[in-house]
Amino acid sequence: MTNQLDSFFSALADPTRRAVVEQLIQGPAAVSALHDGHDMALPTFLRHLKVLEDSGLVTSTKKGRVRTVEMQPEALRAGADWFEAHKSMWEGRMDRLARLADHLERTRT
Amino acid sequence: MTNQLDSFFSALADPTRRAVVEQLIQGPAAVSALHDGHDMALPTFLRHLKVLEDSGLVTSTKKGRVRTVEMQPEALRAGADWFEAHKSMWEGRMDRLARLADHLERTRT
DNA sequence: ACAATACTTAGCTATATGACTAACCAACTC
DNA sequence: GAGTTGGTTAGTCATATAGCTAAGTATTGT
Repeated sequence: MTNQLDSFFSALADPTRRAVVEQLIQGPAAVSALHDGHDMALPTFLRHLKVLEDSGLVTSTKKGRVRTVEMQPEALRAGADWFEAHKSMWEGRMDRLARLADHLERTRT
Repeated sequence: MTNQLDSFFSALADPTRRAVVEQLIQGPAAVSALHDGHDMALPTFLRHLKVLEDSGLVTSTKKGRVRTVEMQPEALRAGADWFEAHKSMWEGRMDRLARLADHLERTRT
């Protein structure tokens, strides 16, 4: 029952982590580059990165002493798909209601 | 900085709450009807509903002793929009990279 | 009026989350 | 090889979250 969507949504439920995702859309970046501009201690920031990585939204590799973090765009797709699925369910229902209203209107005599 | 998206995403970061959203897409329902099939104490379940309501995803009204809960579809839209915005940023970047690659290819002589 | 129904409130517990400091290791740079 | 840079580990703390039981309130049904 506990879906992978859990970790996905909770990864995005934090402004710092959403900001990181937005930065990474511009392209991969080193940990310290990502950290710049976020007013928090590095270890704290690193835990945010770990949450993102555990959720599958990003991956990272270390070369020398520099760790580079990269977006995993397919992961974003998974979330977008969830919304699409539910939005369309909703819209389907709206259509049915509209048809019903229309029917009632026409048979109102 | 702390966006309304925080409460929105964290509301969806729980399987029970996503299930409730999915049920509610079929139409409004009473608290006890929603509770059926969720193996947890009612007070616990009520707190999930409160989280959903605080996030703006659902609204509820009480008539007599029955509280009826209803989806707020515009809220789902807000989330879908976030994904769309970021997906398209990503795709924009891919396009630019593709054009760059193309350019490099053509000027390779 | 009494009982049953449909929540609601209060209070507890355990675990998770987000923040910090301090100390550490590994790899460049001079 | 000594210092600096880039990241990591360990440990603490405060608050939030998700669950429970027990008891309460307010309608509705008989």
